[in-house]
Amino acid sequence: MKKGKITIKDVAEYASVSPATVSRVLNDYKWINSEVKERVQKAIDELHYVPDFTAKAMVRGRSQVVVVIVPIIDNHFFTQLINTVIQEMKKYGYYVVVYTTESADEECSFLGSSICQMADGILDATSLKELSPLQNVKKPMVLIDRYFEGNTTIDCVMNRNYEALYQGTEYLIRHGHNKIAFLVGAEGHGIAEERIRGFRDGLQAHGLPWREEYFIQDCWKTKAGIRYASRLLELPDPPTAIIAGNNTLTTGVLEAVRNHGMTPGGDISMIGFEECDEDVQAFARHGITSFRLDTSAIASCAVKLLLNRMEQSGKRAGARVEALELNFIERTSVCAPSL
Amino acid sequence: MKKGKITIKDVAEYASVSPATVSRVLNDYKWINSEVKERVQKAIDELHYVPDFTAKAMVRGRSQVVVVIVPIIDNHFFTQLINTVIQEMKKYGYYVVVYTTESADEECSFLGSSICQMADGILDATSLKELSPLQNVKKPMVLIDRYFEGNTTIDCVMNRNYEALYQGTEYLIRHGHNKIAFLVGAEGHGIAEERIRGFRDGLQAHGLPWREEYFIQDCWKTKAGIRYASRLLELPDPPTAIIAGNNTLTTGVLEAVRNHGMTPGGDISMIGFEECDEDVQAFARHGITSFRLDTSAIASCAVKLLLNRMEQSGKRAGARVEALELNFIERTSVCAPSL
DNA sequence: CTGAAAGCGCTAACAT
DNA sequence: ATGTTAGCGCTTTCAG
Repeated sequence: MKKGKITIKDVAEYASVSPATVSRVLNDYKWINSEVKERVQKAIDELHYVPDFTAKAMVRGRSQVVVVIVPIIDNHFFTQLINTVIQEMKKYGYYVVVYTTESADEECSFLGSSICQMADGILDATSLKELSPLQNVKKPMVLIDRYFEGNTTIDCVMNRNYEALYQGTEYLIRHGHNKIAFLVGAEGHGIAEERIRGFRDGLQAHGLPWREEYFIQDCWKTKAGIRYASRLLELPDPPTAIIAGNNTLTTGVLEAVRNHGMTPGGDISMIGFEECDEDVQAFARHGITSFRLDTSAIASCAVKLLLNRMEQSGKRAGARVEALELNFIERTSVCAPSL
Repeated sequence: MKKGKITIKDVAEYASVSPATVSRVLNDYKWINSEVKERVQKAIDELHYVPDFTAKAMVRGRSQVVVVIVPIIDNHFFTQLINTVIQEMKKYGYYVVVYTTESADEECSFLGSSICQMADGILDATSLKELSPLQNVKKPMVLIDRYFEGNTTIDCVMNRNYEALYQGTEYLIRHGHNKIAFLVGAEGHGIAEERIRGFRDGLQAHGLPWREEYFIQDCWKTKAGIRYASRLLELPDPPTAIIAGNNTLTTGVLEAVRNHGMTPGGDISMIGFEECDEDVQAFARHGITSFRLDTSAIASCAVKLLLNRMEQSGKRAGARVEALELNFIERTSVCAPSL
């Protein structure tokens, strides 16, 4: 064997055909003499020829690579998302570059990097608050689990957060609660706002007042959840039910409730969110009634949208926005308020 | 603006220089007229020029991309690993393709794919049992958390599993135990075997017999851990201490112990493994004495080794094997055996 | 059905 | 200090 790597030329020579023919075999072009085809295949195998990725990508203008961007957060929601994306994309012959962003600025510069330029598409659980930098991206792109008011240009997969909170609030009211607290984080890139809106409208629809002391918006951390839930429980006129705005806060509320010697569904009612498999197990054990996010479904849906976009790249049909149902899992953490 | 994408030629024209000069500015070559440099930079900015990834990679023979291969397992060890790798690699200007393998065969064919051919290096938490297919890979490669007997060719990062188990066994013996059980999985790609060896030698060094009924090797699942630990506890002559072979089994053993109305460090002693942040929190709460894997350290070390290999690619200096210390976290789950 | 040749966008000698 | 030129390895007309 010679020095350098084996190219299509070497294979061609070895099989006594032209490079063009080898290329045709490689991309199984239909009308090739089957005897020639075999000979070429043999050459490929014997020389252990592997087509050059860069050359192929350059000349075809497609790389079979997609980029997934996630914020650098320890929530398993994202890791599960990535897993599903990788496996789904694999089915269609795509490889996945994973990138974690630490800030909006960093994300912007990454979006303008040559790796994004070479990718065929981008899946973005963006950290940006503004839509405009995203609209400059020329690649097919799908936003994951993000809500932008009035977005009509970029494809998007998210959950019916508004509906879920509305429904959850109603559910509590139907069970006789009228002192309902809601704990939520900031920085949800639209999702916190949607959940708050659902809660507010749920109360309003049933004529319940908005009580400032029952609404806490700060951050998504479990520790904060414990602290704020404790504060709620120690109020002179405490709520009879608490809604936790995401999975980590649910864990926090649960912990606070137990620290106070109370039982969810006994002395107090609560509704939570479960976003990962771990949550499901933990919350089921404690009978927490909650909304389940189907992470795999979100990922699959995003992949589907992106593939679709990539096929008909160019056509600028308006943004498709998929809003997935949140599954309401009724367990035992909601009871009638104890008087 | 014209139709197609903007190339280095367009920039050159716009700035009235040659493409070569633009290229020099791009790769900040030292001896360029600063006035020209500015003009070129302005052209780049104004035209929103982004260098073509494929062309650059092709001509330079380097892509700034590395591949990370992990088995498709839900253990957070791997997700944490990937996170660290991405962030570390980012510092050095590398992007990361993540690939999850479902079988050894699939991994082999992936290793021979053109994406691996284009990557500058590979980080592999391999699913392979044999070393030989890996030895055929021509790219710089580092194996993660894998042990291959007699490997002298491929760089490798792993933990001192043998030493940990030896130490743990001794620790129990020093506390007066002589009926020590060990629960471990199969399919550890060398790591199960190393831990078993450490346990065996630990017993032997102190003249304790190997008792078949105290040794269970099946799988790594928590459920199996619960089942087998229960079986151990219900033995006519039960062990006074149990060592769990990894994090999920530790969870299982803990659960079984509690199901039997026992307390770790009270009625029974146990030692576990904590491999992720979640484990640390959960085990700390229950006072589980255990060995801590520093996932980030493993990842960083692997990245370091790989970068090193990539720099001096070509030089076939023998394999470097880094074996990281496992941190023994002494808590309260080990006491003297109750007689 | 197959071969010849042009060129994708860039870098790296080699000139100047 | 900058321009000219020759490819990198592949696909894809265009001829035959």
